[in-house]
Amino acid sequence: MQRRNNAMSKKLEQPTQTLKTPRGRRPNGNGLSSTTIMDVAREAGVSYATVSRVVNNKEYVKSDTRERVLKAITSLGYVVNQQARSLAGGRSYAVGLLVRDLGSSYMGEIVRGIDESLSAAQYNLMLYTTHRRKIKERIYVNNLIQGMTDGLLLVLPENLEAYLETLDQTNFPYVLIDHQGLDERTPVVITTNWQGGYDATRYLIELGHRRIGFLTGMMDMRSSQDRLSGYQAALRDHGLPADPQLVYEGTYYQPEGYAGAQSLLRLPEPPTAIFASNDVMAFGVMEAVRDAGLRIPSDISVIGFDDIAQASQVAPPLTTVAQPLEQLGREAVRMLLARINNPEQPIARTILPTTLIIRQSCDVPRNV
Amino acid sequence: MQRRNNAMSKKLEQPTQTLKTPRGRRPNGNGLSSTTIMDVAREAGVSYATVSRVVNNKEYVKSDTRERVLKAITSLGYVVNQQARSLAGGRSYAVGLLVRDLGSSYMGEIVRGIDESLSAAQYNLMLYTTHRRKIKERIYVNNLIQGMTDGLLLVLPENLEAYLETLDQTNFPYVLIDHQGLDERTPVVITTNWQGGYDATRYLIELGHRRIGFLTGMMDMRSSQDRLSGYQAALRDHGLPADPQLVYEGTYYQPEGYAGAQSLLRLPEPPTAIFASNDVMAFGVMEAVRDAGLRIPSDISVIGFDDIAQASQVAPPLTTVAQPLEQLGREAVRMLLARINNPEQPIARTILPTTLIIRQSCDVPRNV
DNA sequence: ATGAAAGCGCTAACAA
DNA sequence: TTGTTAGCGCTTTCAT
Repeated sequence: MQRRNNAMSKKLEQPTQTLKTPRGRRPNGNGLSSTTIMDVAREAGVSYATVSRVVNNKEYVKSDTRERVLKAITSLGYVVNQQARSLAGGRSYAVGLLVRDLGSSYMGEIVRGIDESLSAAQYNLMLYTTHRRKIKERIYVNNLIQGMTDGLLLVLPENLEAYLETLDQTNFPYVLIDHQGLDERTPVVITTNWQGGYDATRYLIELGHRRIGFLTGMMDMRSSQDRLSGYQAALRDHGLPADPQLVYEGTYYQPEGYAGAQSLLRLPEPPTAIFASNDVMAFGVMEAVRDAGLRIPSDISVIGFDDIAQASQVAPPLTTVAQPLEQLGREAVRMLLARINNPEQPIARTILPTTLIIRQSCDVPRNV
Repeated sequence: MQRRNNAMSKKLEQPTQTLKTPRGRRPNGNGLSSTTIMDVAREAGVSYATVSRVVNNKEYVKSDTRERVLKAITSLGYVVNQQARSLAGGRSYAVGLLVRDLGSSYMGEIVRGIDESLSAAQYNLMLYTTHRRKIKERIYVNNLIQGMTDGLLLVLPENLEAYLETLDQTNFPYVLIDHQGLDERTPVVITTNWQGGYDATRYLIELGHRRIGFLTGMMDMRSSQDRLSGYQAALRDHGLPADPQLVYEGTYYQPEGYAGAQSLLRLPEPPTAIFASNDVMAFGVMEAVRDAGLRIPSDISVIGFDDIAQASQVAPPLTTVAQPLEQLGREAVRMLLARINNPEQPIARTILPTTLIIRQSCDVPRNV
């Protein structure tokens, strides 16, 4: 090791009072000149490395030293400076969350799961909303992995191809939520969409329905395709024909539920039940049915998908396939933190079960 | 000026190859060893202070130097490290956003306004959701002002008393959204709730209604009180009695719209119109009215407040008082950034106008 | 107009 | 088990 300048000289040269504005640091903008690890060290009578050890729960600290440091921390109201910590090579204790939009209960519930788990782990959340502008996804992702966050959560990403490779190459931790990923090696948390579609359809068939209308979601989403396949499989398994006229292509928004139902009801041989690929469209269906002068469930049965909070509040309460949305968020965080804490962690795919929730919007068909 | 150690010696002593793991820094976790200001400086043949000047758009940089640096930045794909910047006394370029929940269109629209403005200003957003647990508000606020963010946005805070003083004392920039604040010196962005309540009521009166039911929001919120006052003032101004039986106390959730309407319709002398303090309750009202076998608007007129996206999508489309929610968010960001950029900025209160949106849920009363 | 250097608060390697 | 120190990448002052 070569000889370096003696750092001690710095301290010795220090005038008692700082006469000039110190270089670099501007005088903190807001008043609050926060307590640092140094203040704590002084208070506890230890070196500041020891304080760091205590703060980071490292081993090799005598328990009474730890005690003393902890006390100093409390009495001084010390809070670590995340930026410094992160700059020094530690964690940033923040994860990025990339979503399309926030106005729906669907997103609300997922985000609730995410931020509850995250705050339990003392992590911060950086939010990025793309508003469906695909370019933004890539820009955000590039910023995010630039040291700002320790990991990334992507809900229903639309432009994966543009950055998944970068993410994988740099081994940056991430988890997709409600998206199948590009292949089996992508870490994802998804639900049993096919089974949900199957279960709802079978339920209607078992009630006696023979003509069941189906409203799809956006068909470029794998989940939408799976729900449709589940519906078709249930029909097939019960020997019912798959009449393409009964399938209406929607995009998960309420007005399409209304329009879809209208279109199905105008069919020469209309369905006796309508299965909408999400609750929001089911609400549109309910309106259209009522506006057509029909009653739910006596004239027409309606079933949804998601089980958002509103589903139990409409009249009649909506029978639907519950997705464990909040759990989806919690599970994603669990997986992400596992990868952050251990980059060697093998990649997992978590599949959570959907559940048929029977309420009052379905009944046996009229003429049975 | 006292003589300091010659920093140049550092460089001269540097062995050609680093033989040991450098202290402090762990080898970056993920592969990506990002380009720094130093790399750019070397590439452009300037000192790294100059690069900093260029990046921060400071004056005193010859334009061809600037040119050269910019080119180096592009060719190297350099992105500033926010943590380092913030640690060195600059901005963190992040603002904190504290909300109750995210599942509603109300919040969705406000947040959209916020994050569009923020991303236009190259700011990041740290999200904190309280889920209505008041203790969390204070904890979050304390963390947030600890250097993590440059400012704070609070939507409908519930526990202001616990930290507003801290915020003011440290002169930390913040803006309240849709909340009146503790006094006139609190920076807020609000809407004309009283006027909105007045306008909607006057509209119904002018249609010929004499008995108008009113569903309040949570009465501990000033906005709810104002809407109610506006309603009462309109009645008074038009010589109508303020029958307390016609006022039902709700809490802004849909089931209370349903229950409230049921209760009003059961009155010996039921109203011919119902004014709900938000759209979500108005949807509940619409259901209850229909379930009572009445038609909208021929039997009963219904009017809401907020003008969330769904309001135009239900049948019949809901007449309502529009709040410029997205603009609320944009305006709050504008005010916040102004204060961040100039702490001397006088405190402003912004009041945005509500607008009556006439759709098809109101008509003249039956017996007129 | 540019460069030199201090130091923001912290983590982790190394020494003791 | 604890202390010492380098250095993370940057902003800003001072000197030139």
